[in-house]
Amino acid sequence: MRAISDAEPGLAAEPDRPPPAVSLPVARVAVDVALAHLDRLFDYAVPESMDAAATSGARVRVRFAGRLVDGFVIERTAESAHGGRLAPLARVVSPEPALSPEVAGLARAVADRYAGTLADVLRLAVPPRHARVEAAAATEPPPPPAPPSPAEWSGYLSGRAFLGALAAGGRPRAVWTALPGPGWPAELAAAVQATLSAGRGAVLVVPDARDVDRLDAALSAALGTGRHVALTADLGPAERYRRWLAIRRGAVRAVVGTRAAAFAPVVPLGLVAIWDDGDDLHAEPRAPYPHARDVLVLRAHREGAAALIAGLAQTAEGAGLLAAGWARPLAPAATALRARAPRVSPAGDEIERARDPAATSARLPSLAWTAARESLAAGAPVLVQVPRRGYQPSLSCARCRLPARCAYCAGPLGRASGAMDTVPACRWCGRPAAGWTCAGCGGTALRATVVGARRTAEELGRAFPGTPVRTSARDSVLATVAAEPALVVATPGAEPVADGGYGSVLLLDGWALLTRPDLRAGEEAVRRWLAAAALARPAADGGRVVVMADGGLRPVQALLRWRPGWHAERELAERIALGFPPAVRMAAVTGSRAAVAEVLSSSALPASAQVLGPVPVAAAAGRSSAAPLERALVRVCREDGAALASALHAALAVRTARKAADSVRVQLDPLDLM
DNA sequence: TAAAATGCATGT
DNA sequence: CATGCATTTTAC
Repeated sequence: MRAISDAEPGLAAEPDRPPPAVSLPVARVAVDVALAHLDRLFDYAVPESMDAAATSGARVRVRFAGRLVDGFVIERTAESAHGGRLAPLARVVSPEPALSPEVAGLARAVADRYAGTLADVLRLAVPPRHARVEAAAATEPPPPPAPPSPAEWSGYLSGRAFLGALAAGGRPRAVWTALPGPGWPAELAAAVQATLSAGRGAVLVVPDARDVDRLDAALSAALGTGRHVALTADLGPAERYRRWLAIRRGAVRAVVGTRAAAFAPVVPLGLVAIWDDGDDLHAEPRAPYPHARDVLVLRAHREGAAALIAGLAQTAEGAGLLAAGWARPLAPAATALRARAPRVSPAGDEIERARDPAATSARLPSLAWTAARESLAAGAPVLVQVPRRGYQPSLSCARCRLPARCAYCAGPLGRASGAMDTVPACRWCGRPAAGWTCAGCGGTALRATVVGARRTAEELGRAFPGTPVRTSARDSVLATVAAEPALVVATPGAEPVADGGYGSVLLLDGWALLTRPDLRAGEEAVRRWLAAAALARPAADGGRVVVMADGGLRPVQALLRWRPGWHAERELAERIALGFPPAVRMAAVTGSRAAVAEVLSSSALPASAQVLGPVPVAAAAGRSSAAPLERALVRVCREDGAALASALHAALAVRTARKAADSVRVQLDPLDLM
């Protein structure tokens, strides 16, 4: 090609660079690149033709290191701090301001909290665009405020005050332990209604799709249709984006959903709530692994919203928010609790009587057997909670059921792949435990502590001939059962709600839960027991709960006395004593031996940092062929949490800049720490 | 996956 | 030690 530009420099100057927009010609763009050293905004020139479309929050495509990548315009500015020449935006995908300033700020805060990148968090926070939906959905005016809600929550100390503060546009924050029974969805719906009546919106996050359905129904009953949406992963891209867009455009102000809904762009935000915050489904499995409770707490702070950390149980993290004065307790009044709670009895002491021929095939203690028989005779269904399959079978003393521990380091014993003929070994230090004897009773025989749901169902069917047996487990979950005699065998989290409540609830998984090699085992047991026990009728209507565990144990006490707050306080005290989250902030650094060592040594860790390990860890499924993994833990005091995250992020940035081959995973306060 | 920077061999 | 070509690095 001839050198036209040389001949006529003034006319053909910079053919690739269209004239910039007159006003605010610079777009600061968050590019969708998940490399730690590129975790910042990049400036692009806004061509005049894109001036109107390239609004803050708009999706764009830009040329970045040669390739075209997606991004969001974060802001428009008059000038750039970048020294070199700016490339122009390649394309404005859509002028829809998908990313609100609030969500952009929240995503940055979540990335900082978890030593992650903004791009990773934005992928969790903003659903993929669906062009047809975006074009079709008309912009509707925001709905009128909901009518004031009738006073509910009379069963809770300060319940009316909390609802009143919501209705007045205030920002009360509470850790709420709900009354047993089927009432909690309606009670949460009342909180949403109070929030809407003040002209603000609400975000409710629940663990799974079944709870979304329940809350969806309760919200429809309280608000009518059109004032709220439900967001779940299984909606499909079009419907998901349609509902999300209705929120973003302000047509809907209340949303219930699973963990991704914590980022739903509700404006103005008046209330965030998380139900059952101890459920591990609230922990996002994709980098940077944020927990929905943390996201909501951060959000309530940033946007001046009220907060409810809710559940039948209470977590140590919830107790921590109370201890810090961030939230206040919202607990059942004693009279309301007495009126609603079932009668709970332990049957741990008579485990051996399960060998009694009458009940032997089902391994039921006679107390449980009697309770079940009486409920069935009275025409009521009976819920039997059994351990979920897939637990690592851990070992305990066959005689006294004390967890089997390593003689050297007190770690939990287990057997490779559950085979009963191999010598058991310690899961922590790996030493074989040949010649094991029980520290409690001197017994020498071990037993695996888990029995699956199907086998239990078969055995129960034989123990109660003529009674229908129904199972509800992971792959086939029942939502409800009728008010008629039946044995309902369910794994934790899959318990159907019974019309009118269960006559009896039998908790058979006590030993399996409490003997798990997990410092969270007690908290988890209480959570699962309360969830099942809450489905029983009140004691006055004959509701009974029998738990197969020793009544002297603290988690069992919490159930017997129905005091989840008390248990969470003790749990928190223990975490403080042991130096575990939420008393401290912990980071897990996982990768090859060399990579972990490098990240640790190159990080400017805060002064309070204490490094534990590294120790070898089992490789995750799917990468078994790769180099063996090690994991180190870094523990700092809570005040140094932000400094810890930023130091680790900086160390990761050095590695990604160098294109280091083996990846390192950093997780803050992971659930599987313990 | 495009430009810029760097590396390297070659010829003077 | 310029020059041309290949390879590596940057990232607006």
